[in-house]
Amino acid sequence: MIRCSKCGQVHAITKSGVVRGKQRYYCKDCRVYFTIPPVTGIHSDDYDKTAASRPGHIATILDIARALNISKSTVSRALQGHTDIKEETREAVVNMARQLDYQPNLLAKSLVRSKTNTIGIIVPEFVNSFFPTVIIGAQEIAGEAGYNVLICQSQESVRTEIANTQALLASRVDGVIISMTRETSNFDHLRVFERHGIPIVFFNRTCEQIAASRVFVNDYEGAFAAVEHLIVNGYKKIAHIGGPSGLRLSQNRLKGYLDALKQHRLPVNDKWIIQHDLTKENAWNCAEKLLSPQKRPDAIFCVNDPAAIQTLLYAKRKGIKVPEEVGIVGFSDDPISSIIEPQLTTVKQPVSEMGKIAMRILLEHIEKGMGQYSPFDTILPTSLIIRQSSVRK
Amino acid sequence: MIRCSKCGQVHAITKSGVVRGKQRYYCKDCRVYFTIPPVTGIHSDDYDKTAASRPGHIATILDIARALNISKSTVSRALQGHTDIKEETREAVVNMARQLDYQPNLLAKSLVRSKTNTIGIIVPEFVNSFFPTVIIGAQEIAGEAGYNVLICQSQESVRTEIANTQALLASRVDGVIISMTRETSNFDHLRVFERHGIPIVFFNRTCEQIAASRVFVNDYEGAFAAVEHLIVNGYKKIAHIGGPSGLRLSQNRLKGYLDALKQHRLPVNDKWIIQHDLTKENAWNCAEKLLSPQKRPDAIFCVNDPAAIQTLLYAKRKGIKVPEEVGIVGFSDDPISSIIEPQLTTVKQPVSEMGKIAMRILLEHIEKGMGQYSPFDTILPTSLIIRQSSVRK
DNA sequence: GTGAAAGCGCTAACAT
DNA sequence: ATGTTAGCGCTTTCAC
Repeated sequence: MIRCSKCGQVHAITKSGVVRGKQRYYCKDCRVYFTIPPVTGIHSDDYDKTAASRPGHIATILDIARALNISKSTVSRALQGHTDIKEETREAVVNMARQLDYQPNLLAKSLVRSKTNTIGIIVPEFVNSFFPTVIIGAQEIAGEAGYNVLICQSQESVRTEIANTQALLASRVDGVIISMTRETSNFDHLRVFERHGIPIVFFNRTCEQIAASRVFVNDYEGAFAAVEHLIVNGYKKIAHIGGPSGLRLSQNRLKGYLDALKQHRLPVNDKWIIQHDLTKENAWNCAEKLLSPQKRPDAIFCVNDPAAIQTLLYAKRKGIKVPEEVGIVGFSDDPISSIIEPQLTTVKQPVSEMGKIAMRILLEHIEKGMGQYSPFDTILPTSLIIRQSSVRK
Repeated sequence: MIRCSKCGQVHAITKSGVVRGKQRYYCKDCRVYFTIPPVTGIHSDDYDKTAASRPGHIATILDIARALNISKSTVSRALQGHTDIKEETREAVVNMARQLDYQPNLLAKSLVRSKTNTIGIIVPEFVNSFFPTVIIGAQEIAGEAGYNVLICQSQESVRTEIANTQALLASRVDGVIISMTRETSNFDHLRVFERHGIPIVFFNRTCEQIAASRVFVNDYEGAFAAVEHLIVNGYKKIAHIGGPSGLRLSQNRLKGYLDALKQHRLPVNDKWIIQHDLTKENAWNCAEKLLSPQKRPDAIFCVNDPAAIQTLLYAKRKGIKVPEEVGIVGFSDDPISSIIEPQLTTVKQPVSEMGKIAMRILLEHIEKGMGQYSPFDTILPTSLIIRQSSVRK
């Protein structure tokens, strides 16, 4: 509350410019200009170093500036490597920064630049090795380009995925890389990124409804090759444990499976195509459902390796011989696949590469800026790794 | 109350210097500079939405305020659920927020609050399942408490670890959970957190030199039990593939190994204690070194499961029968351990629990504030999972 | 080559 | 119950 220096009143006070760094006030009643005298006699010039070195304080450019008796702007410019700063000044600043343990406040920088240099990544889980491996690849590229990565797990829940998108928006990430949950069928929550000009790149579990770049493997060909391989090895009654029908990946792997059967004039048996929700437990149940009946298939093509591994374990548990009685092929080349016995035949995909490529594309989009790029698909090749689970001796 | 000379609005006005003794103002909406004219002009109440709805713009509280013709503060308070806000106003604000797709800018909030509600986690890698599992646990607890998590991989490199600490500091995380690299022996880079009052909690690979809380398992007992189990099962020439000597964990597991041998009056053979750098390749080499000579051990206790798995694979490759010719025990209960054949006997540790506990302790420390808490250790129990790799039929 | 000042979006102390 | 103001730490005109 400001009082007039003459009449002591508060009601007729307005601000009136600034003199020597102090706010000047004007009392309309008294027609008098005045400033607020400092409470203590100490002039603000003598900078109290204790303030900056109080426990926990992280030095700011202001601390550096005061210590060197120069301005914030100069410090800022020196630290950024601005060209028109005297070499001598720059050195002094850099040294003082080191001395004061200065660490730039990215929050402030990001706020003023409207750029966080942070990429959000949303993955359904990281229990299995697939997503961690993608993240490692993505993080490598991001790091090289000076970007940080904010990792979110949706835990295969759309609710969590929505919360993740909000968290990323609130953190003002510059871009997003996402592989959706198995249950995502409405994509409205992802449109906020579109609306705000934040580029998205989908990978693995992609989305047709949103105009964004996508990176995935040729699921159709991979599946086709896997099933054809089973056929060539003499399997005739081939079943399929498919993924959630909402995922493009499931649809394409299913299509590859069906086409391979058709092309080789093998019958398609609806009872032998079952849907798997991608949980470990359900994979076991699927295996049970397929392998229990008397009239059971002689081979199973699984939508991914975790499912194939559970199937293999189930068969072993039940004493069903693999590959003699039943052949099994998975998808992904999980590290476990080469360790389990019999070793699992699988469709290998370039996992870490997928993360790298997704990140490269995203950074490109960010660089170009909203509306200045066109989304595109990158389809990576797969290769069939033939091991023991699908080859009768 | 100052209104823009052009649009008549009050909310987009800021001061902009002084001209001829008059305060100059600036309207952000109209991008117009003006001073107060002697006569009050006409003002219009219709707020030009185009400014706020230009493509890419993320609504701020100012947009909400303008749309409702109230002040920023009221919006801020309404959004925070402040008690002394008229119910009607709050509803209007919340609705407008939804309508404008408002998402609070955490950068700004964190900047002003000096609190980011973000926890940094540094782990050496996440190729193996151990660290991802810890992170999942930690993230669960953090999420419940309204905290986000920033994950860094040091890739077992001190250089990267240092970069990680700087990144976390720059992001002004409220606390740090860390498991060090295998080569970290100087801890100066971690002291910045100490200096700035940012609490750290170590887990698994901990550090004595820094006063911070630590969470780890009883490595000594786990190792002792594992080796004793081998002895009880008739193994007499027991080797040890140990971890990097700098890690407390390696030391304690080694000590447990040695004490078990001593207690059972078995000889300690220096050639049978070799150090492993925790890479996959090196594990294989260690196995080779131990199992190649004529006079080879009849059992190996490995510092962790990845090493034990490589050892087992090596033995299989060389046709050395496990557990008949050589018994193997690991540490961690990696998912692969129950799948590989023969199944691996291992010392199980509560992995996800470790992450949860570390996070709970850290949040507690953060809550209490610098100097208001004392660091302490939490030692979790292990349990021996006896499988096939260590039991002769 | 350097400084002054505005402003990024928000909260909070202080006024009404 | 609501508005005004001053920062949080930084970058970036603009002025000299």
